[in-house]
Amino acid sequence: MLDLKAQLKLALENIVPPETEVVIQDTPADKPGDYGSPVAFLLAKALKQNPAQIAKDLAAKVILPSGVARAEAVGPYLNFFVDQSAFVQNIISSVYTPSSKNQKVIIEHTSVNPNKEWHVGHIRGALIGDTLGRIYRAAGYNVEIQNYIDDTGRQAAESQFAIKHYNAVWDGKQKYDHWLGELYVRLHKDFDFKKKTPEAQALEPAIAEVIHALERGELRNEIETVVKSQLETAYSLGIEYDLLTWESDVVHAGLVQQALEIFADRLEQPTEGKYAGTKGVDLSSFVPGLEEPFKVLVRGNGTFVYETKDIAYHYWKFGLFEGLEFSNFAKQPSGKYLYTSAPKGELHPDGQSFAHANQVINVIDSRQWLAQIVVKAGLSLISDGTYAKYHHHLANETVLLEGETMSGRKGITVSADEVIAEAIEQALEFMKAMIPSPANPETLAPIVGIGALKFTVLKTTPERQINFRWDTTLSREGDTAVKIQYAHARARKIAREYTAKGYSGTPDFSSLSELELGVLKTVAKYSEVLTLCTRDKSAHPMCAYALELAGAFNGYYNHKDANGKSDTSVLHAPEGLREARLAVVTRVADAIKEALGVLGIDAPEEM
RNA sequence: GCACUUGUAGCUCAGCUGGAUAGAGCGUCUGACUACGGAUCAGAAGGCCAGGGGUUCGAAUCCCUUCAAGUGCACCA
Repeated sequence: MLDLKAQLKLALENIVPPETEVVIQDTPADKPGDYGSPVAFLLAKALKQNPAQIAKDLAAKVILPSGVARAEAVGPYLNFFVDQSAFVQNIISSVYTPSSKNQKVIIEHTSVNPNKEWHVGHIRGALIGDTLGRIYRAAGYNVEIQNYIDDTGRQAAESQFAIKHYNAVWDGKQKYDHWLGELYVRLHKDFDFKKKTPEAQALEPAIAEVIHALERGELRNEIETVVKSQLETAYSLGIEYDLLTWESDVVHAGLVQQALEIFADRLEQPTEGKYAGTKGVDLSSFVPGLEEPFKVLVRGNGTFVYETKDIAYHYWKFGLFEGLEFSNFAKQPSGKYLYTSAPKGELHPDGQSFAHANQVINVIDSRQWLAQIVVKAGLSLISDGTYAKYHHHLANETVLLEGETMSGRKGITVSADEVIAEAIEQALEFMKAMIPSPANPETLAPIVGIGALKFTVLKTTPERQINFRWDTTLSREGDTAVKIQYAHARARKIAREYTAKGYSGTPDFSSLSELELGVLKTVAKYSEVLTLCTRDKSAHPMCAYALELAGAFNGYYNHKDANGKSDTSVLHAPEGLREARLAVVTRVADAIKEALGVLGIDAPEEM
């Protein structure tokens, strides 16, 4: 019954010409019926008939699925009326359980260079990726979350070089990634690498040596220290991973060589011009009008550019070959283990199995767009090109800081840890101002504060650039997680009171009204919203839905009759109606908790 | 220059595989039972959906075009 609209769609498809696209939508609030379809418009032309007449004919002809009382033409629309009592009981007694999709989705997110602390921009990508993982799991997919560690890159090298250059020693007090980030900023303040000043150029040989050391894996412990420190930030947001994949492992395990064996002969090898001696791909079929459509993958000296490693990594993600070995990296706060690729590990640590994706989603900010096109081009070279179809770059836009572009190099950022601490602190102050002595502020403040932060970041579509502002991003007013958490707590309170008063009785669902039906219709939308989220690969429809649920419940809770008297009280209702309303309220609370859960936001029982 | 993303109420945003009168929050203005929790709710005001053209029975949604903002176009990562 949770998919009543799908059943209505099928019922109509049975009586209209094949290939007619049947749409079932919610009827506007002031129109008769619960669900409706504009399908008559589509048929009007072919049948050369008035759509209103067609709608009437369809209403007479359609075989209604159980739970639907009748069909009626409303002008050119064909509207359906649910059997209220059956609908209510069905929603109350059913829980959404997804069918297994037998599909493995690998979501890569975070992938922050291991040389500094996270800033607010990183929070966005990580939250989008984490939430998308929850959404796909909720929808019945097998999900693997990977965090790529670019441990052989320029940024990692510069920070490690800065430690030596300044003879810096970590005192163990400051969070390690912050300490390292400060050295990185200091290095760039002292030397202008972009302008290639003589002083900066003089450091290049030493930095190159660090890069080589990183490539040989000699600084693995140092990088692990940064990664562990960064993971603390993720954990404080409730974000966990399944696997860390290290770039140096991708290289050492021979993944690039294996990839080359598969696609080398499909690469172009210019024999003249500036690219003579290199190998690469022509991007013109992916991005028309590029000034320079040729992309080098193998340099003239035989070494690989970054994107080549990424292509190899993606061949591996899709299970084209094995090669990476793994080990157990850490126990995460939830108790779930985090694994890592490792130079000397095993193929299946603790029986775990990685890669072999059916679908790959990379949550990487939009500035990496071209690099992701190169990966897609690499995937299109092999097999019949279908792998490229299952590679999705979820290009989230960047986060501005009070309207300004952030820069990790220049230190124009706000650290994620600072934002998280502030979100919790503000929630605590707010709570104390409202309730003189709140019950358990220390546990509640993170739930409310981080919930507000997460919701604010997630409710906007990923492709829109957002602006971080201290005064609005942590807000708990209006369309925020707090309203949703509050609605949930309020509903739970009613159930607790019911028990405390020692009530009992048999629910009489026939005594319920349109009001309860309306609330439960919102509950019934859950699976539809989940599908929308996976289709669009975005969490923001779930945010809107959670708000809609809270709004539906709060509206119901506060509803008044024509005389201005509350007419939806549970506890003051006569036995029978009382139990039926309690069942509705409990079902709504469950739905709110479920929706928030998919967003990674806790729903406290009381607040 | 070329490409990608964005442009909807005073502000921040939904709605975009075309469908019924374009929806929320903030802000402004009115209100709400002698509160099953007022961190709530009901109502009012506020829109040539950036501009122009096209397709369609029907366009915020699709196509073309102009304008504005952001981003990207290395044998860097």
